[in-house]
Amino acid sequence: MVTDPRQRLIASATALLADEGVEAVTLRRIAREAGVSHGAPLRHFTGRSDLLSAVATAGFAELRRQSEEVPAVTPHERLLGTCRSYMDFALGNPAMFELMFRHDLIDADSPELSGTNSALLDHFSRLIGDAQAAGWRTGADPRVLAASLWAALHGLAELWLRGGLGKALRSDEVDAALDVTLQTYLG
Amino acid sequence: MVTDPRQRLIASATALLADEGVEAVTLRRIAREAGVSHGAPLRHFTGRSDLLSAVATAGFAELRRQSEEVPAVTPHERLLGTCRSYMDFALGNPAMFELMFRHDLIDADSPELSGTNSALLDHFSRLIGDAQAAGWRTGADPRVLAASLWAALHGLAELWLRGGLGKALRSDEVDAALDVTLQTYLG
DNA sequence: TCTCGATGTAGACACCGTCTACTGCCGTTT
DNA sequence: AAACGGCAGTAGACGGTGTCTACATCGAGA
Repeated sequence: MVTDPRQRLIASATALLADEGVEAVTLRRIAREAGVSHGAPLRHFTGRSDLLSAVATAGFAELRRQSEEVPAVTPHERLLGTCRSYMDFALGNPAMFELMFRHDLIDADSPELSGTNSALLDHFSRLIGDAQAAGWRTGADPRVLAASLWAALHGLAELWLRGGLGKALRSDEVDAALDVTLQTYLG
Repeated sequence: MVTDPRQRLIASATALLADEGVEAVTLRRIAREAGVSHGAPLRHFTGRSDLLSAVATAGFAELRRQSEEVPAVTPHERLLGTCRSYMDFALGNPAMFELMFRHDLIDADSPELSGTNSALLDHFSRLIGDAQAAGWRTGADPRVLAASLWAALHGLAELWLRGGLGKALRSDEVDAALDVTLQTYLG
């Protein structure tokens, strides 16, 4: 049982997020869910975006964790596995994924969150650098290539989860689209 | 001078959107901007999402218009130009672009909007089909390939406009990332 | 025992979207 | 000319929201 009130509020918010989506995660709903009065959360967070930032930070940590337990032998395999794990995370935690990139809801410049996106980019850059050292796509700037590849994955997730491809493409066609993307980048 | 009240409200909303972003486009602000009472918009739209859907519809029409005036000779050139025009639109109209894919704000299933995303995908599919007929990347399902390519562009725009790459990448590195994406897909 | 900080409460305020009752006004019909 | 009906707009209310402030409680350290 969690006793730290800050942690308790984050847990309530996370549960609410997964159950009912981003819209439902209001300060007052979180408070109600946690069994406290509507003003209590402001004793522990400076505002809504501060609380949601804490939730999103946990999301980024989990994304990172999942991407690091990908089994792989070659650098190329590790890069491919990380790409797939990124999509798996997005499709498996749609509300959390949405929150993590809704900079109108979180405070992306906060000390806890300011580094996460750069860290993600750096993570991809390192994997790409390793794959390049093994002979793949040498010559390209790994940082720029990482941004391009990450964006391709991110766009597919975003377009699938949000309106974009929802009605226009069947579910298995989206899997196929991911395969095409990975094939295009990773040969 | 526009007299149709519906058109007047859409114009006010569009101006507000460009000036102050998605957050500012509330029914009451739109009404104030248009010089009417706070309840007036509901005489012409069933709700906020209905009005914003009309704004987004105009956005999709403008995106389509801009993509069609791309000068090109070969199918390959036309495809490349359309990709660049998509990014130009996103970076040139960030608030509108955001609104167009915020399905929590618009009613993506409305009669006016339900077809736009499919139409966009079809547009890309057709361009890709033409390029394939000219020998490029034959064999791949044009529909799936279109989704993959569109998503790559979309993700780059989204990641750049929203939090993602904002602090992690310089502006010219984003241009470079677009070049890498186009290079990767279009050779 | 007293004090003080951490925690929580309750009410207020200004927004928001939406609903409803009411008011003009203008063209058409009778 | 008079009556009508629908279109456009108004004004107030309701419940919801984030945030602020004044107040209460309670436990650990001086």
